[in-house]
Amino acid sequence: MTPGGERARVSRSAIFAVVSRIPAGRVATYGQVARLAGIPGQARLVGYALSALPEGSRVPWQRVVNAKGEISPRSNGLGHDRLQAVLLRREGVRIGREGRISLAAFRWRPRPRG
DNA sequence: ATTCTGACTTGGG
DNA sequence: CCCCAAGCCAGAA
Repeated sequence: MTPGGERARVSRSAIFAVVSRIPAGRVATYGQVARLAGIPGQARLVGYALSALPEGSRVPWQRVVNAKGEISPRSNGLGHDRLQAVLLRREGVRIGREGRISLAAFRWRPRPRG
């Protein structure tokens, strides 16, 4: 009664729920989102889920960056990585010349339990 | 059914 | 800081 397909679907919901809680002007890493979503170690699944988001979704996908504090380059050539930088700057996130974001300064730290 | 690939992370050299 | 290997999961070919 819990085929793999359903587990995957649930994971996506959990991922979107977590990403939706990231406030504007803050960022979280793929690994961090995975942990908060209850699927530690599956950072890759986070990126995979976000890539499946429909156009016009209200999920703030732009607030998720990699462990180096950089915007992960896309391979589909749609320029979503470029758009991500624009959206983040618009929210007040500073992106260094090397394309790096200071996680120490902008990383989202959800309150424990609240 | 098997193989490949992708918006990742971590640990070791 | 860079490069590499392993671990992980889902979907497309």
